[in-house]
Amino acid sequence: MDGSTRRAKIDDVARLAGVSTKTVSRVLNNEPNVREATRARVRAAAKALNYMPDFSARSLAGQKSYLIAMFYDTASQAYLSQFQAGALVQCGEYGYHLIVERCDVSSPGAGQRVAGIAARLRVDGVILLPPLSNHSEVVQKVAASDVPFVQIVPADVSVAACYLNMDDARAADELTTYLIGLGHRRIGHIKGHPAHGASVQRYQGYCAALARAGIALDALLVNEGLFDIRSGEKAGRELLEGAHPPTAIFAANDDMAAGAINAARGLGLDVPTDLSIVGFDDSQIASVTYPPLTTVRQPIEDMARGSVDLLIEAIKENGGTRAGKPRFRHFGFDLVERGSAAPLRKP
Amino acid sequence: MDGSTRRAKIDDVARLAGVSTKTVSRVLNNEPNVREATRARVRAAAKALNYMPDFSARSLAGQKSYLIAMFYDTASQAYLSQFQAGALVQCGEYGYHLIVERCDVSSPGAGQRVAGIAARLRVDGVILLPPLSNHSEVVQKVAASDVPFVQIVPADVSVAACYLNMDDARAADELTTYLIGLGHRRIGHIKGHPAHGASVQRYQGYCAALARAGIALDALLVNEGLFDIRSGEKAGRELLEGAHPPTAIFAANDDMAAGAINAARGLGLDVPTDLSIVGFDDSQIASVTYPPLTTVRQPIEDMARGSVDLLIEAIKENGGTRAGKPRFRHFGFDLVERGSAAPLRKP
DNA sequence: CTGAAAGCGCTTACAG
DNA sequence: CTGAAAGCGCTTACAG
Repeated sequence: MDGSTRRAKIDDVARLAGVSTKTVSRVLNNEPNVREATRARVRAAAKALNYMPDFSARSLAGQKSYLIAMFYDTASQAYLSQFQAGALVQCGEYGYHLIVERCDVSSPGAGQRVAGIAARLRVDGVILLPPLSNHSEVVQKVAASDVPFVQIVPADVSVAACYLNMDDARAADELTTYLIGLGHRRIGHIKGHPAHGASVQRYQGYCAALARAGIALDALLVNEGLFDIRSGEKAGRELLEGAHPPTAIFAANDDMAAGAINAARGLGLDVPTDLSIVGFDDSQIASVTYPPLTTVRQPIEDMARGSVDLLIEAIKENGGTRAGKPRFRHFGFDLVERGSAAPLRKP
Repeated sequence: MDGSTRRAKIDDVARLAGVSTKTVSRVLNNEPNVREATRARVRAAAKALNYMPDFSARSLAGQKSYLIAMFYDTASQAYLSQFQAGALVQCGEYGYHLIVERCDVSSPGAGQRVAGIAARLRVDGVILLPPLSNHSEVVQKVAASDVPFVQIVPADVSVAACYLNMDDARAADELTTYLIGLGHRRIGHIKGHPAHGASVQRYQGYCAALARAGIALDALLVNEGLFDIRSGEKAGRELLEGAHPPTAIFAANDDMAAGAINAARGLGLDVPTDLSIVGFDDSQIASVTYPPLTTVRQPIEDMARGSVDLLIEAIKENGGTRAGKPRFRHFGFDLVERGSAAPLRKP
């Protein structure tokens, strides 16, 4: 006895509208073959009863759950919350709901876990964020389970039905070229998390820019990070404590660039006078460091929305099975100049 | 024909184990009254068939969906991703899954929307993040819908069945007292988002500390922000451009404190020499600003885990209805000294 | 254009 | 300790 009347079900709507439940179902799912008058009557009845279809029942009986699962592992706070915001907006557009799952790819059986969760939950689609989008076991198991899925910035698109990428290599190239344009020749690079496809692409862009400018790649100027502040600080310090330190550093994301700024400050170096540092992402942190970061803006929210679009298209077109034409979406970028990079100081 | 054999269902397990489906159900749900031998046989059969119970069926037939919905609106990137991380860990412990929803509280009907989603999805529990935890219509509708829910740091706990709080007032008091201890008397405050209970509590702590020290509250030293960097920068600049600017500023979170640092720099002030600034949260940004922020560490991940614990307890105890003894959990804090606050410079 | 029946894969009383 | 039947609230063929 909670005071509220019992929740209306489809039979109640059918009774009130004087039709069969099947007709109610047709109206609610916008199926054809219902007279307009009947349709209106059903809608009115549903409204009068404040009818809300039950997801479990719909999911069990039909082939749509209106559920999308988003799997992630490591993801910077900025990336996760921006991506999730975009995904939620677009899920809302289509009446979908978003289940989030964190999956440790370093522990075995990740593929089974991801595919198992997707199957048990009957989700209509799966979003794989990096590094899961790039984890072959995960991708294969999910692909085998026959649920539509979209890979976010995968390094390898051989299994992909849907994927989404950004011109990471070109953006990294442009950023590096920008540093070269400022006169720098000893340009260090802090690579991103090795499991992320973007890390590889950004590194390649860096190499390409150096090559074009006729600057030999110096392995001592390349270090590895994990996309977080602390690893950026450590990698930056190591680079700067080397025998022939760089005059500029390109960190594969803003968090690591922020860490590198801290490292430089710890060594008594002024940024950008003594050392130029650039990042990648244009996340919030980029405007808070001192000096604020010159970086590349990546349209994370748009990418998230695009990934849901892709999934919905795939779901609609092939009625829930993965087979179907491959789809992808490509996103651009912008170079954002702030204060963390400056012309090479003449010695 | 996807190559994989059709997914096993409970009947398959029952047949292979030579028992009824009811017995399988009992074993899988760890119910009593099954002989150990039978139990083992069922477990073996389930394993052999790689049986995975279907959430929709279980949810429709029974009273548990193993789904928890987390609703949020504005939330800093740091807060969201930390809270979500904690919630996911604890959901995993109990075999639960997390649905995330963003709900704009400024648009009407928020309560209906939240309660409606919870009902349609048949979630077993609801987590209300601020400012939703503090929105009376939302709280009332959710309470009326009879689903267990937990409010995170609500300002008002009159309707609360479960809630969780932190000593925001005491932490703010301690932080302000710390600034007073450094010799500051003109201490500004940038309030947080007005819809968040924490904003009020932190302001009260600030007031209490001033009162205890015999410092009159100066309304011109109090400004409002929205918990984001930009609003902190704006509020900070306004404070500093006043006729009698503060010598120290307590911003109600780190993002706003970072903004205030930018504002100070824009006005040519050195932090902490000319101006001390402290934040709240100890988020990542606190170690990246220059100087790094003196702040208060809030155990966001622990709080998230605690909120799931509370929910699970409520679900277990009263079989899915909200009624039952109220529960709450209280969390502590730590003052974290970094470089953004310094003794008042003698003029 | 509309409906009666069966079924999705589980759990719930109830009976023994 | 175990099971046969009914039912959760929808959608799916199928029939008209």
